[in-house]
Amino acid sequence: MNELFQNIDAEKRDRIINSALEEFSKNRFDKASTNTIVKNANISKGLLFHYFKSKKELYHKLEKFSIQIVTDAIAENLDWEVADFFERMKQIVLIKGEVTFHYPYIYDFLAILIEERTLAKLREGVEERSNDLIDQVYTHNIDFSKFREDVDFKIVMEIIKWTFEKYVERLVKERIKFDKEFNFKEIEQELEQYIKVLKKACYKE
Amino acid sequence: MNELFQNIDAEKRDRIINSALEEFSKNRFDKASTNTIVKNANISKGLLFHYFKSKKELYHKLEKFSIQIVTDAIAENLDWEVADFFERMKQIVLIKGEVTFHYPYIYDFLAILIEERTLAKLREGVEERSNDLIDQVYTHNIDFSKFREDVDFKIVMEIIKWTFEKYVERLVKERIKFDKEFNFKEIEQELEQYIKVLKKACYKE
DNA sequence: TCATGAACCGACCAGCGTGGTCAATGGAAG
DNA sequence: CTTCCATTGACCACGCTGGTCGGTTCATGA
Repeated sequence: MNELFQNIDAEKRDRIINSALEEFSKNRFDKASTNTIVKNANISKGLLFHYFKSKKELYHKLEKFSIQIVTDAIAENLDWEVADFFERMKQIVLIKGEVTFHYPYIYDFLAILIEERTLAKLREGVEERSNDLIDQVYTHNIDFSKFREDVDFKIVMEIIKWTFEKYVERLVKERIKFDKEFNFKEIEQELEQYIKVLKKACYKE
Repeated sequence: MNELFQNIDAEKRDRIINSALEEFSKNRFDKASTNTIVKNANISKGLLFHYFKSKKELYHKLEKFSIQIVTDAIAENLDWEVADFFERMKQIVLIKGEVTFHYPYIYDFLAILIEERTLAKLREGVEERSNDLIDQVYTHNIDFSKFREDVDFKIVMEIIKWTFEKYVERLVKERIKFDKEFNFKEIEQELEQYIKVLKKACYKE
């Protein structure tokens, strides 16, 4: 992530990253407090500014880091050969779970980044080309012929994506609130149940 | 809402309420700025503190007001005779739309209130009895016998509720971002499409 | 043994934004 | 004319801000 970070104790490094991700997720840049970050990370003010020369640099480094982490997780764990859409969704959710396990606020932070950039593009009048990787993840090599044709495909896709988004949201919230460990076996079983219901609505008989 | 508000111009009153709801939705109490509120409401600092004796009182009055508005909207517009679950959901979404049209940030604000109270209860060890009215809205007089029995009911309900929550979320975001008017005829038609898909998954053939 | 330099601390700073005040103004009603 | 209240915005004391810096601790390696 940062040359200054290479020799640091990994546990402390993650404490700093997570504390910063949390603060920047809960407050926009201006209102996010470096004091709060160091307090929650249990380090001194000096140390934070020893690693990052300013609040702005910390933010930018966090951007890069977060994108890198998610990209890597996908590269390492997504099986692009799988053609069944729901199987793909299951993989995506499990990857999200794995990443969230280490960095609970990383997706909140990324969501803010994406929104900011979308707004910036809108203001400049640039048309929105949504992130290529995200598109790919949901579509590349997927066999869409299994979907029924008597309903609007766009709507079917929304229902599916929304369901899994909300499911992950709940997972993350439970993790943060109750410090609940992830039981990936259990999660996979639960996912199967959602998929069973959704398939009835979305796939041909 | 407030005895001081009784003689005020309704348009100005709503400007103040909406500005405050927005600020308190985007920032927790401490970080919410009364300066920002008056700036966006286009009134002077003095006027805000003429109507509300402190930031805290403003917050409390907003609480009462928001709950009142939503309760009233339900009381006036929900048809408790309707027994079909999806018909009920449609009504709820349309009511939310109507309320959001006037107060775009009211549900965000209420969501924070509910979360705060849930957390407070958790800390005190009180078991969570979720809001009676909300329970009623989703269950009272509903004919649940139409639902299929070969899938987990809890999961089916989640998918339905999540879908409509996300749908409203999108509606509100579009309204705020593009100042898009609501076309209730159009919304109703769209809802029908979602319902058509969901029924396949949830109702007996 | 000592030297080097990085990791780390926390008191400290100038400045800005805070919630809240208040004397003054405007304008409507009687 | 008086009364009254909505409304203004300059003003204030103060707390928190991002960032600095002189200092200590500690590991390494010669």
